Amino acid sequence: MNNYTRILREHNLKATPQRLAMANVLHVDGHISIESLYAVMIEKFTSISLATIYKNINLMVENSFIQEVKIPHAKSVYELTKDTHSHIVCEKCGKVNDVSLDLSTIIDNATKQSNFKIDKTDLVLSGVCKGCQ
Amino acid sequence: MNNYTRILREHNLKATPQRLAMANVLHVDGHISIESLYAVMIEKFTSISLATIYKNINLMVENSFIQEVKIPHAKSVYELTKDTHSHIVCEKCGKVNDVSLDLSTIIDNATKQSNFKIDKTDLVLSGVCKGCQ
DNA sequence: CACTAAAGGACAATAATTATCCTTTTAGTT
DNA sequence: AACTAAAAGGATAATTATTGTCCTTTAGTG
Repeated sequence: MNNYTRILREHNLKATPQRLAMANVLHVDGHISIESLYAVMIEKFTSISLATIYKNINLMVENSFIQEVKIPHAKSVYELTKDTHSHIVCEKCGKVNDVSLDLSTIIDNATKQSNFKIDKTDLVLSGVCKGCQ
Repeated sequence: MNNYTRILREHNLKATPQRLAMANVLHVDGHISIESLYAVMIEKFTSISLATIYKNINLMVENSFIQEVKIPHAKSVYELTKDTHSHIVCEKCGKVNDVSLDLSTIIDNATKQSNFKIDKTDLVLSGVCKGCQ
């Protein structure tokens, strides 16, 4: 049993060929939009339905196998769930990368300011990547 | 000429009654979704078209009079453009608040890590507000 | 291998957003 | 204040995005 079969099952998701392929695409691509994912998937599964993509994306998000990343002025992308991290997106080419940043002091600060009990951060930095400068 | 008339024109937007009302709603409410905005607007302009709301929102975003804030697991909200700031959203009641946080060291850190030229940050903290705890 | 719940595919239905077209209004300019 | 061009508003059609339905197939378990 390959790796993603096990991980899918740990998230209460049956390991269908379509889902395994989705997991692999997400693994290789890192961050992908619905439409791009569909474009890639239809290569392997010529008769896959867009509804299947949506249904799986939604189930996978509900079961925390993947996460949605909302990008300013662009469509959302999805990624395999990993340790907490932030994102940086290139305004020219659109590429999304992970960055590992310590936000603990920011959270402390925000807690004092707001009196919220904070349990999650979503940080997206925007700029121009090395290649596009 | 009232305040928002002037500010709208500074953003190359004609100051129509509908737009002035939108500006006031945004001012009073702080952060509002398209559907909520439409619900409020239709009280004052019983025959306003939803298309007008969309057209104005888009124009106002393009001309930097307002900004979109993407909220995890919820619809986007819009706010009048202000100095750079972050947001904190209550997972229970959905209320969105501004927080003023210094992200400069975070940006330095991310710059080193990514080699991006960073020019914008979008940070949304999630948690439970005082009232909902 | 047999059984049951779940998943896939085709496609209809909804929801969200944008485009079109024609009338009215704004913001200058006489 | 009237005149005009460009823009905006409203109605509604069209498009795009997403979800639901129904029936067939498959995964996973015993």
